[in-house]
Amino acid sequence: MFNVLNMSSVPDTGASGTGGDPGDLTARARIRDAAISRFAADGVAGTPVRAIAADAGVSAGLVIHHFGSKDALRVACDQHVAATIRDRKQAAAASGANLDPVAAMRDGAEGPPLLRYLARTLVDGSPHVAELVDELVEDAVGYMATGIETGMLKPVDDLRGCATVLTLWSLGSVVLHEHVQRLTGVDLTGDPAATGGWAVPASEILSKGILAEGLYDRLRAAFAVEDATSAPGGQT
Amino acid sequence: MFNVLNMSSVPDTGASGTGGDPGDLTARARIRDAAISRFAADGVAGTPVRAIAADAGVSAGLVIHHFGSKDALRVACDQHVAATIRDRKQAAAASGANLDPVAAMRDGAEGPPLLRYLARTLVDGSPHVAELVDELVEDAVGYMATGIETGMLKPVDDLRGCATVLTLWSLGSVVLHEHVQRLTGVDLTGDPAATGGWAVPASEILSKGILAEGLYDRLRAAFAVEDATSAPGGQT
DNA sequence: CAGGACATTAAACATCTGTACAGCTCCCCG
DNA sequence: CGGGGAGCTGTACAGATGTTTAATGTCCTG
Repeated sequence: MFNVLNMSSVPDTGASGTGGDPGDLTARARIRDAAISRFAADGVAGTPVRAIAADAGVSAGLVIHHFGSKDALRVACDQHVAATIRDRKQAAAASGANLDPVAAMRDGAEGPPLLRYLARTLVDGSPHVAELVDELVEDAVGYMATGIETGMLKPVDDLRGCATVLTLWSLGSVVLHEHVQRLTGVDLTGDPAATGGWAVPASEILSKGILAEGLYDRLRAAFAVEDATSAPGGQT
Repeated sequence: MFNVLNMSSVPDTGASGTGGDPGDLTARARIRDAAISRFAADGVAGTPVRAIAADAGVSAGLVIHHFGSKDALRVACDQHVAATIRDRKQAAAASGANLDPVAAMRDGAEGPPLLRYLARTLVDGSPHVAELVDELVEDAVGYMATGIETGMLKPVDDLRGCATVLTLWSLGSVVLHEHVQRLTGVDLTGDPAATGGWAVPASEILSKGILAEGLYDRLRAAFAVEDATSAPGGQT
């Protein structure tokens, strides 16, 4: 998220809700984690229950036994990922002046690939993840307000609008992490310390701005009139 | 794409390669278009061949007869979508000073939902679409260079880096169009004239910038040192 | 009109997929 | 000790799915 705001390294709070060695987990937890990994990599529709079971080292029947159905398993994954991300967010917020929630949810070395799961699910659609996105936007509104008071951010006309745009740009970058990596060599789901190739140009845009002065005013005026007929072609 | 650059409405050039009434199409073309729609909506793995066949008003066997396999059909869709978008890009570039390629590929009233297909495929991964993304970045580099000469854009330190970031932000927004719509009511895959709720805050950010002066320089300096150990937490 | 190439279909097939079931093992509680 | 319940497995099954095949129709060509 308007990530570039965060200038301090993330303390990698160990594992709040998900941690622990992979071997000593409950079978139920192993299944859940395996499902998250598979769903993240291949999508829900592209993942057979048997593959998840094999990854978790259990039988297919046990997956159903514990979760009732594949779809219920998916919901459980949604909820677990959302809850874990909320935990990390909160931990990061409590532990210091970390303004970048996305940085806090980066996948640790162990544990399931939360960010990649989130990226997939953002496209596949899920009520729980949609709710999480709404919260992230809400957080961004708060962070931006604080940042403006502090002087770290410039004041804006449309606080919620800007927070929404920045949040979705940030999440969108994660969703397209494959292309980010191909084009810049940076893995946005990995080590934050190695994201300079992406963070530096992003912050260049976000600090100086790139549009000439006046373009914004013209665009705003054009859309304010609100007669849609020959309104200006938008952004994307 | 740094869409906001485009200040002129898109002339909606009719159909370059895809047009025509839905009824008078070859069965092969109908199958392809039905597949694009289905793939865009439900993903490749989530779409049975029989569903595509039903949409196209043909038998499942004919789908295979024409394309060989479901996977080959997917490749054909990739190529067709990429080719059509290239056509529209070129037409838009030729027809006037349109700086926003994404605006040119918005889904027309008729024809398959190209943008939604692109959004899905950007996540599912496809060599052809990846190539297309590379081209879009390359285009953005050119457009930005022109814009800077013209004075429409401010000069930047890292031209290619900024072009990449802007292109992926823009594509990412389209990929997350569902969330954009839920949060702002704007459909980025639809009518460009009705995207004000998104375009205005986006252009506010892109014109004025939101980060306080100095943050960019500090971030750049921190990453320039390149000793990764305690580098600043990145953006997202 | 003969004949062949192509479009198209319905049915058949083998496989995969989600799920239900019956039974096994093992541990805890009385 | 013994009984019951939970974790877990292998098997069974019904339906879906990708693909094949043989047959039918259709159109163009010679």
